[in-house]
Amino acid sequence: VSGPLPPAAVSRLPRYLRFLEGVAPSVSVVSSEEIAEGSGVSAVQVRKDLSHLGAAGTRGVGYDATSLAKRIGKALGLEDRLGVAIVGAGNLGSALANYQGFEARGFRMVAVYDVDAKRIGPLPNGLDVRHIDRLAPDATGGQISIGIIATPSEAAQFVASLMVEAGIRSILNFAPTELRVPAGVAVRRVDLATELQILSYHLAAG
Amino acid sequence: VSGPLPPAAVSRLPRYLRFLEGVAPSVSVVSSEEIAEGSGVSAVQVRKDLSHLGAAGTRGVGYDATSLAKRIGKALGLEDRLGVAIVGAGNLGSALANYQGFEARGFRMVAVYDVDAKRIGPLPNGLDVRHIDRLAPDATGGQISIGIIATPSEAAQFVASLMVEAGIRSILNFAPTELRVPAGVAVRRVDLATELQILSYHLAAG
DNA sequence: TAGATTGTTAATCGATTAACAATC
DNA sequence: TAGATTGTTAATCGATTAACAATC
Repeated sequence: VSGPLPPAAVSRLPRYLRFLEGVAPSVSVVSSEEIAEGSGVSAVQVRKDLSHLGAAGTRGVGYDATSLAKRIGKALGLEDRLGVAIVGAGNLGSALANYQGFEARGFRMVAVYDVDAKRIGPLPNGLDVRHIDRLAPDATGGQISIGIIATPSEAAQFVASLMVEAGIRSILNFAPTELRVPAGVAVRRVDLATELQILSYHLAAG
Repeated sequence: VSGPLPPAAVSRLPRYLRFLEGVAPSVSVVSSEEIAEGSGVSAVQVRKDLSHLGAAGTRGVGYDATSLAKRIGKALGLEDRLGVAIVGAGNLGSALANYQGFEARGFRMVAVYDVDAKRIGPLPNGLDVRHIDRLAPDATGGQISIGIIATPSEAAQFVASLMVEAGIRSILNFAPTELRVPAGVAVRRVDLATELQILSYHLAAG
């Protein structure tokens, strides 16, 4: 009974998953109320979202934490440890490369890519910085599923096109730029200054 | 006629603003169609969002880029160059401290704060890393409007409470943690691994 | 059986889109 | 006046919440 999930549900599933991974295996059964509490969402919302995965709980009891986590992971396609490449080895790119959370939450970091020869070589954590020319060969056979753009704005569109060319179909863009990509390529954008501007509004408007 | 803006409109205004700042002053008048094109939103959506600011365009002509940018900036409360503090001088915190975009888009970086004495001192770009104990004194008189949490997850709640204590009422949280804050404090969260997991779903579901 | 909690169906709410009137 | 484009009102759509039936 699991058709396509509503976008809003998809964006909340990772939060539930994170909560579940935090409690299991010390706790075996959790209620929607507890999941809600732990992820800042209402309990009804949690149940509604989880119901899209097909019945996953036991009435009168709750959800088995471990099997629910597996189920969410499966729905999100996290079983395969998708390969992730970062383009741009500047401050942000390096910080992302050092971030433990990607590996911890189901991804496989492939390498960082840059145009600048001076930046090429291994990072302190062992991850390689390689020349951008190696992106396409490294991506063959679907070895890179997700590309992260951490370059200056001016380079973002060029890098995006390179990624698409290399067969990458999901892009996370940290440059504050509208990317043009063909249909079928998913782009998400994290715009840091925009986040501050939204907070600014809340201060101004009360 | 400008009551409170719908949240969805608030989150799009920064994108319009960025586009406008990119074209003005070389272009003086833009249509909703052009703004839409430049910010990846439909033209009707643009007009609807802008109408919340009160009539800002000229029928048959379009919007004056400069005055519209001012108007959006005013609505978002960007006129005052709000002070921003980063807590956590690790990889991510340092990358954020070096990021040009915050100053470029209307904010004033105050300093970075950390518990670790070894990290204290000026960064390459001139911004200070100070001991966390200095956060509260530095924040007096509203000198710090927005706090950015770039610490490990374990420290996030502690830092958030410290910020609230210091009178900071807007928090941008990069730690994948649910923060407990009193009513009246706005929290936005940027969860990097969650972004990848959402992209993963798109790959899995097609 | 009684208590607890899920999962579904219906109601409400808000956001997006469509249609069109206003006006430069 | 005719063409262009805004801004508003109404219609549609989707997401959230409420109510409740199902069932452990």
